[in-house]
Amino acid sequence: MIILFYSMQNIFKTLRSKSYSVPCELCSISSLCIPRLLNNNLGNILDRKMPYAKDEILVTANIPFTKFYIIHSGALKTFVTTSDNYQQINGLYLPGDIVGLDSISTKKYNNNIQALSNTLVCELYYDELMSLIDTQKNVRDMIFNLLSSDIYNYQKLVLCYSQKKADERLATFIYSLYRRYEQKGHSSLNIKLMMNRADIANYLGLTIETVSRNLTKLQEQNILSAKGKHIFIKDLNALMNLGN
Amino acid sequence: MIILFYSMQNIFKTLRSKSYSVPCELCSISSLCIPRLLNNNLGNILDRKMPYAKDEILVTANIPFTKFYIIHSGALKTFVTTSDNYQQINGLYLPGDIVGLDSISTKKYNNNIQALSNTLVCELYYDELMSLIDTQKNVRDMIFNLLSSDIYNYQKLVLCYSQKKADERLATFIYSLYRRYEQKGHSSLNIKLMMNRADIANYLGLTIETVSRNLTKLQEQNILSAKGKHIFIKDLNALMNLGN
DNA sequence: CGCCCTTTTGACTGGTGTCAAGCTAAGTGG
DNA sequence: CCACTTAGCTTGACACCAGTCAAAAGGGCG
Repeated sequence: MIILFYSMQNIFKTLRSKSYSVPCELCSISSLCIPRLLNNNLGNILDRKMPYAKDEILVTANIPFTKFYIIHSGALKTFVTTSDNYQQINGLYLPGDIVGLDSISTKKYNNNIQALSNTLVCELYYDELMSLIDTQKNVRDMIFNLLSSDIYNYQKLVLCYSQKKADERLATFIYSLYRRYEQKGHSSLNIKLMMNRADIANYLGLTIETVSRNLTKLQEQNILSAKGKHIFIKDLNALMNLGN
Repeated sequence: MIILFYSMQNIFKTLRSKSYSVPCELCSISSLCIPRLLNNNLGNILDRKMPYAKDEILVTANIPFTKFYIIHSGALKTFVTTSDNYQQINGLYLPGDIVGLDSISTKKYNNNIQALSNTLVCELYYDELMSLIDTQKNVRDMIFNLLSSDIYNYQKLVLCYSQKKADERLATFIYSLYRRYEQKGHSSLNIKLMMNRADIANYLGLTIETVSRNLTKLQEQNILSAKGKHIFIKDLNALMNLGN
């Protein structure tokens, strides 16, 4: 609790200096923002733009499921912890993404949710959202699409893992980041990684060393250049083809 | 389980030669059957129990999405084909399972769907199901649960792939088959694999040889015995622990 | 019984993990 | 402003697991 309080203070301080009260009209995810799509219908359903500090835990696994988290800015990761206290990441989320869809069936959070950086999230209560579905057909369709496309994305992720080698996984990962930013209207060959090498390696089922070695390899092949968390894609086609 | 399967095969044989009118009361998946749950509401929405022969293609990828496939008996696999004509399986489905949830968002079938054995499926049209959702709250909740649990299952599959070694993947796979049959009311340590080694290997991201070697290894460890497509689990706890 | 397809087993190679050391960059305190 | 500290990242040497190629064994079906 003390720790939580401390980090809350931190984020308020950080955000204040950068004036965090961004109006939704200026929100980076603009037309893709689920809260905005719901805006006309929701009233008090949505607690908008809750701030979380880097590394802050939003949710610990197995607590009762009450609401989704929709990222306004920053990034989240979801992970499970195995019996031997090993942490396994199974999801990385960017602005515009919704977290918690898997919890509808289990009625509890299946994963821990943690902030990768200082992050603003909109919190959307499940029960109240459901009550909207009966009256608003567009809301219903939107939720179905979100669920279905999540399944589709996981199918693609499974393919990535089950067959691809380390360099192909890394290429797939970086290209998918590019595409996700592009879909949100940020089409740039410069990509800022929100997570460190350890998180990337963990997510891709590799080791830190292998990620590092293959990043070097991609640079030698003139496909991209990497400086810390900054990636510049030099050859988008080559990157795409490598990832298949 | 073997006995049950045998009788199912027998029934199927007789049905193929004569008619397919198996009463739902004899259906193996009984209370978990989605069509039955919808029975009171659906009328002509459901084409019940369409027969498909082993290896028959139900759906080729990219055709427009119209309906879900719910397995009555037998088994299906879904797969994509890469540019170099390589076939990658991304789903294996058993009686009671529903196939096609990922297509809601894309409005087309993302995968090919093929019968692993002679299979009876109930076909459920999406559009007409949707019209039920507005009036039937239990139907709505059921579909949400199906979608959500599919996401949850894929999350677990991703974990399996991203970190586990060959023997652990195989253990996870066999244990998950056991659990899936158990959830459908067939709690038996005897498991009949519907697919060949090549399909298992493909699905697990391994080679046939590695699957075979590790099956031998599991037998040497007295965890199970395997004869062709018949698996007998000798030590369920050991199997579960190995898969984590 | 014999053919063919599937599965198993063996020998070898290569990619990735492991362990260890060195490097870089950012933050801290003097 | 600079030396120090520390965490994160990179590079190297080696071992091991899984892929590849090859051959033998098993199983189903005419």
